[in-house]
Amino acid sequence: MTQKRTSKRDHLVEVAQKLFYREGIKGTGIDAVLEHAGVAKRTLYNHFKSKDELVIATLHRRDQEFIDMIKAGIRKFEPKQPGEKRFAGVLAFFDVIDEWTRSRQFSGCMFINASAEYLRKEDPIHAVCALHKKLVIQLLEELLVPVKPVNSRALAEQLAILADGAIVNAHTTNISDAALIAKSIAEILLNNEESNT
Amino acid sequence: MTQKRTSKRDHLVEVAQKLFYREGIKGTGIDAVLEHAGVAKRTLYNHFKSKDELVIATLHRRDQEFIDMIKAGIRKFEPKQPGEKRFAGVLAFFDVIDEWTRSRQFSGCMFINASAEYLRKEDPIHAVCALHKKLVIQLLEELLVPVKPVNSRALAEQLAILADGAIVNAHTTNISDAALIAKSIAEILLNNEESNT
DNA sequence: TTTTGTGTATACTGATCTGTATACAGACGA
DNA sequence: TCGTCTGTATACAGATCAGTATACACAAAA
Repeated sequence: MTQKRTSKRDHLVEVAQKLFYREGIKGTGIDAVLEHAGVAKRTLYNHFKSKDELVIATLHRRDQEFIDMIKAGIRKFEPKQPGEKRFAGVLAFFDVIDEWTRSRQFSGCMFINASAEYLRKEDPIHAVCALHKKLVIQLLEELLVPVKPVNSRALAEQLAILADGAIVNAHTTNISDAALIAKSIAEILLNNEESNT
Repeated sequence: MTQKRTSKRDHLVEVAQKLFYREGIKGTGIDAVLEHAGVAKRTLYNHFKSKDELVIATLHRRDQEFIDMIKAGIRKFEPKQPGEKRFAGVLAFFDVIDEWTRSRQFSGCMFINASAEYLRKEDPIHAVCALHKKLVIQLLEELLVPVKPVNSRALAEQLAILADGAIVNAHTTNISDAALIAKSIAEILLNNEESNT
């Protein structure tokens, strides 16, 4: 019952997330979500009071999914990094991005895309995207712990800029190895950091 | 007459561009464009056979406007760059991006935003965005001529990734100095290039 | 057994969307 | 002066949008 309830809700969020990512948020009508989910309209509006609320739920779900993907990917790629072991975590991060951008379903970063559809910074949807980016920077800072950089926040921000640049370029242009380019720059930054200590 | 004709057309494109950038493309109805332009609907559809065609016209206009902004900005910022004079052009480029991202009307890169609304690579609108990014890379390559890099195309792509990362971060997050961070990384890349020659 | 919660199905509202149709006005060139 | 071009104004078609209303089904719990 309560189980059923959350399962319906989760199912809606899961389906909506997929559609929003593939077709865009404004490009996906509520009816399309209902059809793909096999759920009645009333049910959706029992769980969410508006489309925007559903959108925010999908973004939170994607946030968790993305973090999980990164962490799992790092466990996979970290051991394969040559060179300095303290850099392996960060470098593996870019391998994950690389693998992701090459995947068949890749359509850019869902948060960058959502920000582009909801442009105003005051928009709650835009705010969720900003929050996600903050969390990614935090994750990068954790990966930087073994590196012991002078200013780990600043370095994490640099890496975040590299990652976003790679993701955007992989999506809009045909530069398929954007993430590896970003990785090579990250390597330079890490080595530069090294020389400062 | 022919003059009047092109002036109506240009006026429509100018108004539409402003609205598309501020409110998003799918967030802007044809009627809003007509109202702001003070033009009859029939006139619009005499010049453009669909909204998509109008969108593409605005993107081409923005493409030119952007290139002009960059070139004018470089003329302004290039003389102010300290250090190696051969790097001044590229570094000035990032100062222009910095000034732009801080401007009041800044709402991200219109092409990244459009790509996010028209996600499929086969979409003509998406294709125009890809073309724009290619032109920016070409511009960066020109700026790299005095640097005489080993592989100017590769370096230009690195710089493009930095620029896009800065633009995206300035828009979605609250990292207001993203462009200056990107600039500092660019400086490292230029110096690294130097040590290879 | 009756109430309550959660669901389905379907029709509807009212707004908005892109694009077309119709009728008319003014300017310019032949 | 007569067409042609370019524009305006307005109404409309037909689709789709988010969200509501209504009526009903089923299951579990009191």
